Amino acid sequence: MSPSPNDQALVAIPEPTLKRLPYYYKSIQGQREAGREFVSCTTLAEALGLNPIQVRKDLQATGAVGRPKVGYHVSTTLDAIEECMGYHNTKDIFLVGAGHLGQALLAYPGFSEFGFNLVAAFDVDPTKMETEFAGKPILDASRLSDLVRRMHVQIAILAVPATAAQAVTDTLVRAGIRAIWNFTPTRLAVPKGVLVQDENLLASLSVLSKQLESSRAKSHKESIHGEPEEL
Amino acid sequence: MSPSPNDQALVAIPEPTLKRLPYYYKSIQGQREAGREFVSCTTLAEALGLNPIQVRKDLQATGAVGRPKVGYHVSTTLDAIEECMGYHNTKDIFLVGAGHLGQALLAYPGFSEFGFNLVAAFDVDPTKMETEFAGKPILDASRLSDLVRRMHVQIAILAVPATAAQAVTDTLVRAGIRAIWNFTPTRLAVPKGVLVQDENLLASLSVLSKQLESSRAKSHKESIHGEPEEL
DNA sequence: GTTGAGTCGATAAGTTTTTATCGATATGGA
DNA sequence: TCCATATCGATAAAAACTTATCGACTCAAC
Repeated sequence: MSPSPNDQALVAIPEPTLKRLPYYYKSIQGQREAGREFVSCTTLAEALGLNPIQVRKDLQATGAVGRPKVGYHVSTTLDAIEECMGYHNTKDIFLVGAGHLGQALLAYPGFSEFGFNLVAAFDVDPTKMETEFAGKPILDASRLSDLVRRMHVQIAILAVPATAAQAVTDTLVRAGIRAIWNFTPTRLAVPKGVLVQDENLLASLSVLSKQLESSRAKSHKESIHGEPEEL
Repeated sequence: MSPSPNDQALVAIPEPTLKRLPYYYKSIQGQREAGREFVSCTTLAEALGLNPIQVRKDLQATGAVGRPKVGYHVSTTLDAIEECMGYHNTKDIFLVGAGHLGQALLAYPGFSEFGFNLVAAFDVDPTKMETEFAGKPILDASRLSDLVRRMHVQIAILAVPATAAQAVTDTLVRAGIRAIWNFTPTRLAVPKGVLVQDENLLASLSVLSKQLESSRAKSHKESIHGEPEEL
């Protein structure tokens, strides 16, 4: 099949790039507020501690175009990122599990900036039900399925105990959810077509700690062998 | 430099592998509790929705050895992962920023399982200072630097507002911190030798939402062009 | 003008990570 | 005992991602 001209949006952007785009967005916003009209890869890379070439490739993926010797037009590029990431069209989200983590997410003010609307939370705890937190209603989990269906909510945040993770997932999937942001340490089984983004906090911390250990061992070894550390 | 025989621990394990190890650990633990003595890559992969070959490679990286036709010995393999990830030796951690997210982390009970000890939190809010949350003390942020130094704490969790992120980081670095688990949407500038693990929640959510959009566009296109979806 | 330096865009090389292939080994049943 | 099968380990191929190279373009200074 030969790709048609407007296939750009369908050419999948690499996930590492997608993860960096919000950083570019924020940084360029800062430049705009500072009154700058253009920004170069070099500048961006410097500010974010990244490789300039990588920045250029990432921006290319959004469709943004730059001018030699000048850089990227701030507003145009912001638009390109917004368009690419879909910050414009609002997406409703349900939160399942209103424990400590869930409440932290409920209180988080930044969702709207990226086009998200955290509509409501669901929990099985009777003392929490039909209350509000940070202006968002906490509803009875038994209503979850029905409301997902009726409101056509596509994205859910899973912040329940690990033991309930798969069961809740099954409910969500049956109700027609399309994407799950998974804060439990469980790997969820979902049918093809349902997306899962894992946010395993303990795993991340473990990685950090392991890398710390390795770097220590390495520098120790280097000092023994008399090899200088890189600059 | 020719690698010496016991360099295995120094051969860096790929980060993607490190991120998967906690899942293997948890899954194998489950197998142990179910009374099984051996577990195969195939089984593990099935349970976690991964590629069996990948599982085998990952386990190899930990030093675990399996037996053909039998699989990996559950207890031995768990030990290998524990040893590899350093779950045994306890690591003290400071939390900086006791807002909603910080409190959620304070209340999180799972740290100790992986060898972490969240010692204390720090905040600038006078109403929070010298109080406790989930049994952990919340201290005056002005004492942070001194305590990092005196207690030789190497890992810090950064859960402060974005505006304060770099300043707090600088303080931590000067006090001798070695690794930062960064929950702010800021990319931190740190000197070489200091590790940063970014946990940009909005970025993750954005990625999920973008992928959702793409997959929708793709399946729509497929249906137009009459191409069958894969099974 | 002309020159020089900074930057983009495209292509290519390099690295890392994932997936595949294949022989070797252990188990259980004929 | 011998064979079929499941699984490991090692090596190789493929894919994804990052980094490098180079020509072209634009602005600014001379």
